[in-house]
Amino acid sequence: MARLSTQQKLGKRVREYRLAAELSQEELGFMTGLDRTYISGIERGVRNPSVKNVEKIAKALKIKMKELFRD
Amino acid sequence: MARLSTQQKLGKRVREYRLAAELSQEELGFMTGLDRTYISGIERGVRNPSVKNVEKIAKALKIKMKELFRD
DNA sequence: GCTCGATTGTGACTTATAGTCCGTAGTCTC
DNA sequence: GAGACTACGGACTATAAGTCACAATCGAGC
Repeated sequence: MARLSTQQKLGKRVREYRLAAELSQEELGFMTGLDRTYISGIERGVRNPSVKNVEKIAKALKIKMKELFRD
Repeated sequence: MARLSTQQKLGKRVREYRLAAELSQEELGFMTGLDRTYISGIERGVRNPSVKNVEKIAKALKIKMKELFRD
């Protein structure tokens, strides 16, 4: 299958860390101040979030930004 | 002085790598398809770029995304 | 000192898209 | 079949993307 885009890889990472933290999309949405459907879009790789919003997610998941961008 | 924001740290990293590659903002702008003044805004930390645009910059600078987000 | 060329900073602005808010439908598990 | 969760769509608002004109800065050379 085709190589994953950066957005798709980011989405996978977010989902991995969110599930590891045992959070629902709605809970993560509440913690970050972002909409639940938006979190869903990021995880599916169809959204192109800004750095600030990626940062909010990283903070909520208690990880560093770079963790969300590793290969 | 106050702690740097994530945007400001990102800007510093971009500038560091750009200068290391001996590129002007205009040259980097051309390579990424982004406007010179937009690159300037990112480096100064006043822009909040999307993941896609950060990716363009990383590619032009021949580095990984996570390099731009390390501490 | 001054000029010039190259580079970068900055405010203002329009257009594109990020992000929200409402809903419906589908998949689980109990 | 009720409850929790998620995918997805449409319509709307907030903000990033992208461009421009001009000011400012910095060296090199005169």
